Order: sequence, then C-alpha cells, then structure tokens
Amino acid sequence: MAIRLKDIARELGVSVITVSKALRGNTDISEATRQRILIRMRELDYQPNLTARSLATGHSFIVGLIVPDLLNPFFTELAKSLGGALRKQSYGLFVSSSEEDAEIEQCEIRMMLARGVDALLIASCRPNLQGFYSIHNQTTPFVLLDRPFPQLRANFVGTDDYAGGRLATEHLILIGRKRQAYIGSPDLSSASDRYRGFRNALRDHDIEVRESFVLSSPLVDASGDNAGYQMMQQLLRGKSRPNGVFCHNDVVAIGAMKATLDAGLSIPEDIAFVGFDNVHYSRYLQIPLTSVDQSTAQLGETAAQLALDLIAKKLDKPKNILLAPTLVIRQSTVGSAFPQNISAAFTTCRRKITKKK
Amino acid sequence: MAIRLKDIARELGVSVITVSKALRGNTDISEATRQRILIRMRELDYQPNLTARSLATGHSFIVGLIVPDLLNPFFTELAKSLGGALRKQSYGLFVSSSEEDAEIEQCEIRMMLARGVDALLIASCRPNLQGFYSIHNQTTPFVLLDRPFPQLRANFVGTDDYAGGRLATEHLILIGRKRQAYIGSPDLSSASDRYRGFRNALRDHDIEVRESFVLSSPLVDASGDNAGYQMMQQLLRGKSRPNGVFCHNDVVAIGAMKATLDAGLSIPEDIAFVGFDNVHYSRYLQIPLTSVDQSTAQLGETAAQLALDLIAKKLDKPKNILLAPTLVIRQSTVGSAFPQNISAAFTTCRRKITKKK
DNA sequence: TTTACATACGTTAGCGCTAACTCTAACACA
DNA sequence: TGTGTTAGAGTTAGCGCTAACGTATGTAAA
Repeated sequence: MAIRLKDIARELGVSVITVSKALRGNTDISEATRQRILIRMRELDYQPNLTARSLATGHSFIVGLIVPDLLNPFFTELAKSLGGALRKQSYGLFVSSSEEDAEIEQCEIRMMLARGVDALLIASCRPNLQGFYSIHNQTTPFVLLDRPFPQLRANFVGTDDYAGGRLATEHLILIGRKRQAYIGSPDLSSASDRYRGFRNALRDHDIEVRESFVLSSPLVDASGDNAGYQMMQQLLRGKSRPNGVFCHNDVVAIGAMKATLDAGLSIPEDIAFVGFDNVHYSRYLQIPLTSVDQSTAQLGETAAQLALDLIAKKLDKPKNILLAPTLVIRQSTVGSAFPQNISAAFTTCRRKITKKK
Repeated sequence: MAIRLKDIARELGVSVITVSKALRGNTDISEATRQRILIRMRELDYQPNLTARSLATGHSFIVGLIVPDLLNPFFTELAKSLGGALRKQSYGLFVSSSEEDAEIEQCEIRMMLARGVDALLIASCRPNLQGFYSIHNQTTPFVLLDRPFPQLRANFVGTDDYAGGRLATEHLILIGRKRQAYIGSPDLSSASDRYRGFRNALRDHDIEVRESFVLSSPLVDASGDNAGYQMMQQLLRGKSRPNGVFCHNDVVAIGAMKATLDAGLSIPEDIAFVGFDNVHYSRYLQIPLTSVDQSTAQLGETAAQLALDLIAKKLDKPKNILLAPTLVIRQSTVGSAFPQNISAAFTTCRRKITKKK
C-alpha cells in the first residue's frame, strides 16, 4: 500500500494535519518541523492521494477534453498543445473521444462530470443543441471548442470559420477556378460558417454557386477520408465537374484527392483542392495540400488559458474567442512550380478578407 | 451542486445506505423500495460521485496510458482501440503523453498512480530500465506496450519486432536491393529487435551490413519526420548511397522519403523504402509507403484485455504477448505498376519468416 | 498586571461513498 | 414457548485528505 500522511505523522510524532500543512506549504508551522517532514517525505517518495484530496477540496486539477475523433490529427494536435499548456499549471488533461457519436458524447460528458473535472472542453459532434447534455445547468465550467453552438451563450474558442471559408474560396478564384465545389458537412456549425464564407466569396465575384456542387456527409471527422472519397466520386459522376474544391477539412480533402487521382485526373491542373486545418501531414501527401491554417497550437493554449480562468472564476460572462486563420499554399492549388510571388499576393488578399466580416 | 445519495435518501425517507444499495443492485432490499429509489434517481438524473466511490472502494475504473507522442498516429490508433475496448467494460482511459522525455514520463507515471488508476499501460520512451520509475514496487498493475524492457519481468504486449524487421528486409532483398540502410533508434528496445531482424535477414542472404548505413536518432516518435529527414540527408551525403532503406517507423520514413525526393531522386527506382506501423495515412503519401503492419487495433484490444485481467487478479505471473506482423506492400518499394502476383509471393515469404524466430 | 496578539501546533468534522456489521420484525419449525 | 431464519432495513466506521476552528505558549504593548 502507498504511504499516507498518517504514516509519516505517526513516525515523526506529529499530527496528520501538521504533515498536511508542511506538504502544502502552509505558513502556520515552524521551519524546523517543515523541514523534518519534507525530508522524510522525500525519503519515502511520498505522493499524496489525489482522489482523497479531490474529494476533500472539491478540486480535482483535471480538465476534461472530448473530441469527435482521435485519428483526425487536428484534434490530436489540439490535445497536445492543450495538455502541454495545462501541465505547466499542474493540471492534468483527461482526453476522450466521442467517436463522432452523439450518445457516446453524452456518456463521456457525464463520465467527466462524475469524475469531477474542474472544467470541460468539448468539440461537440452534434449539429445543434438538440439533445446536448445540459452541462449549462451544471456548475462545472465548460468551453466549446472548434464548433460553436450559436444558440448557446457559452464560452467558445475556435477559428473564424467564415473568414477561413472566404480565404480558401478567394484563393481558388484567384487561380482562375470558377466551377467551385464545397464538400463537407453543412450540419456542423463550424462547417456552416465555412460554407457561408464559400458562398459569399463566390457571390462577391459574381460566380454562380451550383447546388449540385455542394455535398455533405455526416462523418467528416471519424472517417473523413472515406467520406471525402465518396463525395468526390459523386462530384465526378456529374455531367459537368468542378475545377476547384474546397473541403471541410484536410482529412476529407485527402480522400477527395485520392478519388480524383484514381479517376485519372490531375491535381491541380484538372481540379484544385483546398483543405482546412493544415494538419501536419498535409505537406507529405501525394499532392501536398493547400490548407487553411487554424494555428492549432495557439488554439489549444488559448483554450487552456480560458479553462484556467474559468476555474479561477475570473470571468463573469461567457467569452467568445475567434482566431484569425491563414492560408498555407501548396501544390494542390498551384502545382509543383510554386512561384514565391503568388504567396505574397495571397497574404495581401487575406488581410482584406478577414476585415470584411 | 450535484445531487447526492443523501439528498435522495432524505427525500424518500430512507437511509443513505439503502439508496446506495439500490444504485448498485444489492439484493438485500425490497423490490418496491428499489424501484421507488431508481425512479427518483432517473428523474433527478443522478450521477454518483466517482471520486468518492473510488476513495471508498479503492477502485477507480480508470486505466492510464502513457505514450511517447500523441502526434504519431500509431499511438493514437492504439489509444483509440484501447479506449473503445475499455469503454465496453465501463472503464475509462486516461491518456497522457511523455513528449518523448524521460522526466515527463516519470511525472506522468507518478501522476497516474496518485490519481489511483487501476492499471497503467506504458509505451516507455526510455532506452532501458535505468531510472525507470519503480512501478514494479507499486501495487498498481502495469503493462509495457510496444517497447519491452528485456531485463524486466513485466507484462508486455507488442509486436514481434524481430519478425517485422526480417519481413521488411527480406522484402527489400526480394526486389533486388542489396545496399540496404536502417534508420531508427537502436537504443529503443523495440528498435533493437527490428534492427536485429534487419541484420540477420541480410546475413542470411550473405549481404554485407555497412555500418555507415545504420543511423539513429533519439527522437523517432515526437518529431520522427524531422529525424528521418536529417538521417536520410546524412545517408545521401555519403560516397555510396543505399538503394533500400528500412525505417524504424512510418513517421521516420515520411521524413526520409521527403529528403530523398528533395534531393531529386526517385522512389523506388533509386531508393526503396519500408516503414513500420502501417499508419493510416501511409497510403495517402506522396509515394504510398510499404510498411510492416502491427495490427494496431488488435494490439489495443489485447492490451485492454490484459489490463482487465490484471485488475481482476486473474494472472499469477507476467504475461508476454507478441503479435505477428504482416507486410503491406505499396509504391515505395514496387512502384506504381504494382502487379498483384508479387503480393501473393510476399505473403508466402512472410509465413516462412515469422516461423523462423 | 492585563490585554492583545502572533506562533506553532492539534482537534473536530466532513467531502460522498461503501464494507461490514447490527438491528428489527415477521415468520417457520420443533 | 423458545429458537432459528430471513428479508429489509439501518448503524458505524472509514477511505485519505483538508477547512475551519481550538488551544497552549510566548512576546509585546497598554
């Protein structure tokens, strides 16, 4: 059995509470006693029972994170930066996946709350609030990540999806693609904003949005590559096919590009692709992918900070944090001969767009 | 505040323990009382405080998992299958990353133990037992994943790395590559077995192992792509360069292939590559990667089962489980015109090899 | 001297739950 | 009638820790 405060107390002939005070750096204790206790603790490699402490203090030093899928590198990158930021403040991170299933999500939320996390971060797989577990009735503070619920007055950290959608679409316009498609999941709130950016950008350039060029699938995260593959196949079956495709995320884009190459077409000559998330591996793909970058690391750090502020009760009203996306241009839109001056042009273009919203 | 047993007890005019019994399906309670309590619980959406339960029972229903890096898809895939298998038995999974840093690993192990996990699964980033936190002195059962410590009599679940190494190397031999290199991390126990497989396969075919073709880097997981890039660059700087490279894992292979393509060489014409892990995205790479498959999903399920058995104290002595690897052949070794009959040949070849050990 | 007050420790109670035992009433059996 | 038995409750104690308050001692100001 592990060593307890009681054991140390008995051994040194002091009371349990004195040992506890020494452990926590409480001041009403003499320096001599403290040293005596701390030294013995170190010798015994004492480790406080955090379950007991949590029960006694009502404070677990754990933050929960629920994501739709752990295979999607975007969420892993997010989890990593979150975990790192929290560790620095001696908080632990409890990661869990909803497998893009609303029921599992529900379970996981309950589980996290039952385990007494100090704050809960959720990238919900739900398209809307319908059936969303009533965490807003709970006392545990929570933060929505990546996907906002516009109807819900809650803390949110994410990317300006609308701006990202515009960024991607304007880029496709700039390289001369007028037959643009969007494949994703207009159900998800994040997706609907990206889609809105897409529509508005096209409208502003007097380009028609063909309804047959807008496809969606429920599983854009858990098996986004398959979803992307299938949606792209459907697009290719149509009479006229697009020459530019904006994909809800990189994983979908990967599948979509595969379908395109399998059909014997060239990227970007026949069809150009833009993804979203700028996942680490996007640069290593068969055709390196142009993608909207969400600065995932910063997203994680921001969310961690917000969670800590909520725990410390520093905030009175819900905070809505939107980070500005940027575009990372690669071969999937500009081909292998990628001239540097195009990059500069896009940076300028981007500034204009983000202001617009 | 959340509802407690006490609240329900008071409301229904029974004692706390009666409510607790109803909750846990204890038999010494009348059916009428049970129903009355359960109904009220459901109405109130009661959720037991698992921290308190854990403290009282000494059983947390949490399994801890520590991996070197969460960005490496191998570990994420492992975590996913593990989590799924555990959830079915109503166990939670607490994932944590050591960032391939022995000190952080140490901290995380202590943290997990302090939080009272029922079992601990570790894919250690340490090259050897030196300084490994003395979990073997703890009462909490633990399982080593993926990387065994041969010196330590402990539970282990992993792949037959030696067989995997042979598999990869024999394949490279079969496609006529005699100047083979190995890049990885001979320090890691898993790597040393892969390397041994590599050496022995070459020796068995009377092919010389050039020492200058064996490179290693400490960071094969956390930033394996960079490590792979750099090691490959070093290989390419040499007077004679290899025409086949066996990489410790897929992430390293990704970096190494990038370096090769950046140098203007062709894959597999100039240099063929074999990775390890058969990560999901390997098929989508610029050059789809031939890789040794560890059947990660099965690995996770096996580890979950072993953990549960350990918790249930079903085992008396440490168990050592080795899964047989298979080879998945893609363009990085056989080019784009991949004839199906080669595949059949390799399957046969594999059988022979795995038996050999 | 008295009052005030800080120092250094201890006591009590309780976080929410459960294990293990105890109690009570009703009933059966010899 | 007494003894056991059993169902259906409740009591007690404790998991390991901490918050909040108590208490003994010494020191300084009124």
